[in-house]
This record gives sequence, structure tokens and C-alpha cells, in this order.
Amino acid sequence: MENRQLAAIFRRIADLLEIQGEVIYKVLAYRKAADSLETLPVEARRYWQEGRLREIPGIGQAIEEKIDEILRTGRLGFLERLESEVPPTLIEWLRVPGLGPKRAGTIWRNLGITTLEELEKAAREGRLRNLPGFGEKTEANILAGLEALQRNRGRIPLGQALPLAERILQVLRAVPGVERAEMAGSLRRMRSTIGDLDLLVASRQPQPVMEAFVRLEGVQRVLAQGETKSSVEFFDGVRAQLWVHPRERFGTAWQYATGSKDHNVRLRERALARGLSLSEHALTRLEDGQEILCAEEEEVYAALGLPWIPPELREDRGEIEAAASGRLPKLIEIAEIQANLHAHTTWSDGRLSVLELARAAQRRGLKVLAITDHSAGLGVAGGLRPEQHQELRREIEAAQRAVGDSLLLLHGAEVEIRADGTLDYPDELLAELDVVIASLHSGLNQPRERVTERLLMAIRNPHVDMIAHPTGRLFPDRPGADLDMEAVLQAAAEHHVALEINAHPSRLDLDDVYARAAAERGVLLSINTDAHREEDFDTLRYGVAVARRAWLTASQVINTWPPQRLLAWLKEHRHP
DNA sequence: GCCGTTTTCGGCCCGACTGTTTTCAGTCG
Repeated sequence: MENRQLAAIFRRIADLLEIQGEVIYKVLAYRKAADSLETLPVEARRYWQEGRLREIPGIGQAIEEKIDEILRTGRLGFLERLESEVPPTLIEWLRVPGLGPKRAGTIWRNLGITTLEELEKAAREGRLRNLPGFGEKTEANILAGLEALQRNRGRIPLGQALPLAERILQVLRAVPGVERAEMAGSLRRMRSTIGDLDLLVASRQPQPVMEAFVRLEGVQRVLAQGETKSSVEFFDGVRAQLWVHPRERFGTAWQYATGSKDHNVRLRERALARGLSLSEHALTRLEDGQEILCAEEEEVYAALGLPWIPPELREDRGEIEAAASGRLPKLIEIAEIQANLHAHTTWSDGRLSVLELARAAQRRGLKVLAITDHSAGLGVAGGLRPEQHQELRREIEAAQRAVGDSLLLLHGAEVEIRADGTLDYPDELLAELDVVIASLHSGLNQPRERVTERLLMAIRNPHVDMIAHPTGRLFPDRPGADLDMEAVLQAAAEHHVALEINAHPSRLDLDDVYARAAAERGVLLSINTDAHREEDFDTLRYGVAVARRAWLTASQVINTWPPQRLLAWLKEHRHP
């Protein structure tokens, strides 16, 4: 978590420098360092203690000195000076679509205003249109951007973006002349939150496709409409953009539109080293300007001496090096999931009875379903008191007889970790349960040491099989506990406790960075829907997406194991 | 500010679209 704080500081520096008009490469260097810190699976403090900060990509002498100052003193003189020169509130302006650092600087220097409120007032009063390089349309654009920002603060969850994109693609595929229509951008990479929807169509006639796109139901504003690219804004502030390319160039176009930016930069560098220039239109030989067209992405990667790289890995987190040396992982696939180990029924806050939930799991082809209702300690969820578990077990046994042996039902519980770190059930009851999940729902704002120690106490309990949604984050408002994740991962590895990747779109917890760090330390992961109703089973794909972004293979995820192996693990890991 | 199988200095990916401009700057991805 400290890494994210460091990253935020350097991002802030980058924004302020950019508004100040600093050369762009210096700005980019700070952003690169921020990205690098954010995706670092180990606390930067560790590197600092060992004097190895410079080994982190994007960190050189200047940024190393700044990290050192921050970790020693808790402050950064450079940032404080910068903030006295450029009002930090201007950073908020950069979130306004259509307003970038240059115009933000121009407005501030000419009008002397610094807040979003003042900016909106100035735009409404027509005071922007006469600034150098501004006009009426620019002013109107900024005003519209301000309104969009208020409707949709920042990014939308994948669980909302993906279904919307699928509906749009259906419409586009019905347009005459459309040969292919696909998702791209962070959607295709399955990031947990999406800035805007990127879509790509292969067609020889862009005109009718663009027409259909800007006329989509719910479109409120057309932001741009050209031959190859258009973008629109929906009534709720969500934005989508569409590229149209001929089919024979679809490979380069799709690769380009999928990103990430950093991944693409690395590919372009690699292309240049081979005497090729890579753009969304083609690979071009530098010596004679000859174009090499790629209809498929595989051809693009092959021309660069690489196997095709799954979109979820395209974040410049080592995937290009892995691909080049034939070490790309065989990523887990949704079809490999056989078990759901975290689900709720009417015994606590679920909507379905044990039998109804079992039938739903069966319809989705699952082989194992654990019934894991809340313990009584989580008052709001109406959890079970210890003595109710005998009755629940009888009901589960009855349901097992009713569904037959194609689905194995397990009797478990999601046990609350209390504020003092003890569990809600006595050890004698935990020992009788098939699956014991421990989780935090309250006291998430405790100081780092305290909340970490609670989780460690739960992990050390010999009856605990898994920690559910470890940080407790809830999108978009709750950031999650300030955990010493390093300590948590180490304890989980030591005590053979699995960590959950909760598939609910508002959780996705662990996230991809931590899940990858966990697997690298030998910790087992478990992808679960935390189902409270039948539709919740459909969220599985989001959990699998996190796992894929975390480079996980099937063997590292216990839900892919055959029932007998899973049962054996549940028994044995408690007394290894 | 970072970085190095053509570099310790001179690069740092490339292009579309819009709007304010008479040839280009700003924004975005």
C-alpha cells in the first residue's frame, strides 16, 4: 500500500510539472516511475532498506533521492516547492475531458482562478473564449466536459462496461459491410475499471458504421466523427469510441487499439530495432517504405519474433520478455473452474435456499459448491449462531440427496474476524466444517499494524482454509484496509491458507497485482463468486479475468482442482 | 528524468480529430 502512496506523489509531481510547462519527457519519466512503483509486487521500502531502489525500472538517481527523502522524513521538499508555484487544485482540472495541461495553465495564468467551481463559473460567463488559442467551441467543450465529470466521476466498473459493450457490438455487427466488431482497450484487457469503451470494426465502408455508432440508443453527444474514428458520450457520462479499419489491416489496428500504451510503446521499440515501424495501419519497412499488412494480431507479434500475447497480460509487466523467451504462462480459463467455494443462502443474506442454490450451481456445470453463510457476528447479514449449524448440515445433506452426485455440496461458513482478531466461532465448530472462510467486514479503517495483525491471527488459526476478499475494498467508495500485504502473503504461504479473488465486480479483491505477488510466493488462490442470487454466478468471468491479469495458471487456483484433490487439500493443509 | 547489442549524450511511438488557425497546437489514446 505504501507503494501506491509513493506512486501518487510522483503522479502529482508529473501533473504539476506538466501544467508548469516542463518538457514532456521529464513529466513522462515521473509517470513511468509511478507506474513502476504501483505494480511492484514488493514494498519499495524493502528495496530502499537494501539500497537497491535503482533496480526498479524507471527509477534513477533523482527519483531515488526523492524516495529516500520521503521514507526518511515523511516529506518531500521538491513537491512542497512545486505546490507553492502551481496551485495543486489545478490537477482536478485535468480530469475534465477536453481540458489538458496546456489550456489549464493558460486559464490559470490569465484569469488567476484555481478551483473547479471558479472554472465552471468562468466558462459560463464566457470568459474563456477570448484567451489565446481559445474560442467559443473550446469554451463550450470545457463546459460539457465539466458536466460529464459531474455525471460520471472517473472510471466505471468492468461489470458495468462489459455488458454495455457487448450490446453495442451486437448493433454494429448488424450493420451492412461489417466483417468484424470487437472490444479493445482496457475492456479487452479486462481491467477492473474502465475509462471509456474502445471498440473496433473491420469494414470497407466506414460511413454507415459511424452513422450507426453515433445514433446508438442513449447517445447524448457526438464528441468526434471522422473517417476512421468517432467517439460519443452517453447520457450517464460514459464515453465510447470506435475505430474502423479494412479487414486486411485489422490485426495491427486491433493490437494498437487494445494497448496498453506502455505495451505498445515497447512493441514499437522492438519493431524499430528490427527495421520496422509499427502503426495501427501496418508494419512498414524503414529501408524501402514497404508496408506489411496484418489481418490478424498473431501476424503482428510474429513479425516481431513473438508469440501472440493474451490481452490481459499487455501491461508491460514483463510479458514481452516472457514471450520472447518462451516463458508465457498458460493462463487459467473459465472452463477450468469446477468449484465455487463461497456462496450464501437464505440462512444469512442470500436469496436462495440451499437446494435452489445447488440447482443453480448444477445448471452452470459446477462440480463442487460450498455453502458458506455468514456467522452471527456480522449482524447486518443475519448470520448463523453456532448451534444452528446442525440444522444447516441436515438441510445440506438433504439437498445433496436431491441433486445427486454430479455436484458435491460442502458445509462451510464465512466466519467474521472480530475487531480484536478472534474468530466468531469456537474452534470445535470450525473443526467440524468442511470449509472455513475468514473475512473482515468491519474495522477496516484500523491502523495498519492492528488490521494486519487481525488478519494474521485468522491465518494462523489451524482451521481456517481461506481468507475472503482480503482487503475489503468496495468499488468505488471504499479503498480497503491498509494491510501490510507482504506479511499477509508470507503468513498465508507458511500456514497453507488460500487467498480469495472475489469475483464480484465491486470487489475484485485480491486485485491482479497482489494476486500475482501471492502466487509468486507459493500462496494458493481461490476464485469465488460470493453468490447471493443466481445471477451472481455470472460474475465468475470477472474473477477469472483478475487471475489471468495476475499471470495465474489453473494449478495455482484451487477451484480448478478435481473434487477429490480439493477435498484432500481441505483435510490435509490444516495439519501439514 | 531515465537509459544504453550501433549511444554516458541524445534520444525518448505514432497518428486521428478538433478548433483556432493560415500551417499548427492541444488533446486523446
